[in-house]
Amino acid sequence: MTTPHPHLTAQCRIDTPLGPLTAAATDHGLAGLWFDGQAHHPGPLAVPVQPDHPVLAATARLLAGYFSGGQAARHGLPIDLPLDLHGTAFQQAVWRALQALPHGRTSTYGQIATAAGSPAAVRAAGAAIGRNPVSILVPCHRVLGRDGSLTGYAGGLPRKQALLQMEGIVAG
Amino acid sequence: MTTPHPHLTAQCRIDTPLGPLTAAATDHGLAGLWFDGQAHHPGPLAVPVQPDHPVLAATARLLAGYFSGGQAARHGLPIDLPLDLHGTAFQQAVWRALQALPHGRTSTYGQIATAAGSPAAVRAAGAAIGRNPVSILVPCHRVLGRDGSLTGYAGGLPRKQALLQMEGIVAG
DNA sequence: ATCCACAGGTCCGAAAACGGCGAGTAGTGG
DNA sequence: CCACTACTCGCCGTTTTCGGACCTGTGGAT
Repeated sequence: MTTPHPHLTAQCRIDTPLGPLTAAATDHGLAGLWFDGQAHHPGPLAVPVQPDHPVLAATARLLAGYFSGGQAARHGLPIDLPLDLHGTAFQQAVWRALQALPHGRTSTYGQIATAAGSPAAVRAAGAAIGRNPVSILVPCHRVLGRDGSLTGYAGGLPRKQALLQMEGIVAG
Repeated sequence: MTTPHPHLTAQCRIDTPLGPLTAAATDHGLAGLWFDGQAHHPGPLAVPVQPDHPVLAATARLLAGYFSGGQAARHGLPIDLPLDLHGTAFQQAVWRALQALPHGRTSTYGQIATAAGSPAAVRAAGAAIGRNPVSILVPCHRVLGRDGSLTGYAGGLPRKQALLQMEGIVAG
C-alpha cells in the first residue's frame, strides 16, 4: 500500500545550529523536514512560502525549544504536532517505530525491523530509515548499529553525532 | 562435546579468611565457587539467593571445616558434595584429574595433562585448569610448574600460596 | 520486467591468537 | 664440569576474529 504522493501546500525555512532546514506541510500536517543537501532531498519545492502556516510555525517553535536545550530536549519532544508521512506500508511501520523512541534513548536497526513486523528485514529497515521525511522530529538519528556504531545518517554523520550528544548520549 | 550452559537455580555468599566467595548451584549439584573479582568470574548472577539450599549449605560447612584446619583439612576434603561441572570434554577430564589430588599433595601441569589423556596438551591443560569453576574444592591450587613454581592462579597467587601453606606445603 | 545497490544482522566455517607449560639451548659464574 | 638463569620454540584446546552467504523492501538504473 503506497501512499500517493503528498500534496504540499506550504513551505518555509528554519534555521538551526546544525544548519538551515526546509519544512513542508500538507493540509493534514507536517510532511517533510530536510537539511540542505541531505540525501533524498526532494529538491526545490513549487509551493508558496508561508512561515505563518500553523503547522510550520509550530514546527519552528518545537525545534527552537529542542535546540535551546529546554524542556523539550530533556523530557522528550511532545509531538502534538500533526504529521503527514507518505510512504509504503513498511516504511510507515518503520517510521512509527521510530516515533516510539523516547528522547535520549537509542535503538538498533534490528529492533526497529522487529518492531515494524519484519525481523529479518533489517537491511530494508535501514533503507526505510534513510528515507525518513521528517528529520529530528521523527528521531531516525537514535538508531545505531548493533555494536553501537553510528553507521549512517542522511544529514551526515557529524549531525547525527551532534544530535545524540545534545540528547545526552556519549555515542560509541 | 561441549556441555550446554548450566542452568543455575540458587546462589549464596560464603565468607572465608581469603575473602568472600560466591557459590552457585544447579538442581544436580554445586556448579560454581568463585572469589570476588577472580579471573573468569561469571559476573552478577540473576538467580535467587538461598543460603539454605542443601547444596550451598553443605558447601559452606565444608569450607568452614577446611579453613578451621580441622579434620577436613588434615585428611583431605571428603567430597560427598555433588558437583555439576560444565565444560568441554577435555576440560571435564582435566577437572576430574584435579579431584584425584589428595589434600596436601601437589602435581604438575604435565601430569594433569597426561591424566586427562593428552600428554602433549600441557599448555591447554593450564588453560583448562584456569577455567575451573569450583575453586578450592576442585583443587586447582595444587598444580605447580614442573620446577615447583607457583606459575598462576585465577584468584591471585597470594591466595594460591595461602591455600598451599594451609595444607602444609612450604611452596617454593 | 529485471537487476542492482543500500544507513544491518545473523549464522557458519576457517584462520589466527592466546594462554596458569615444558623441553632444549646458549650464555654465565662458581 | 656442574648449577643456574634467560631465552626460544613447539605443544594444543579454546576463544576470538574474520570473511563470506543469505535475508529483505524499495527506488533508481538497465
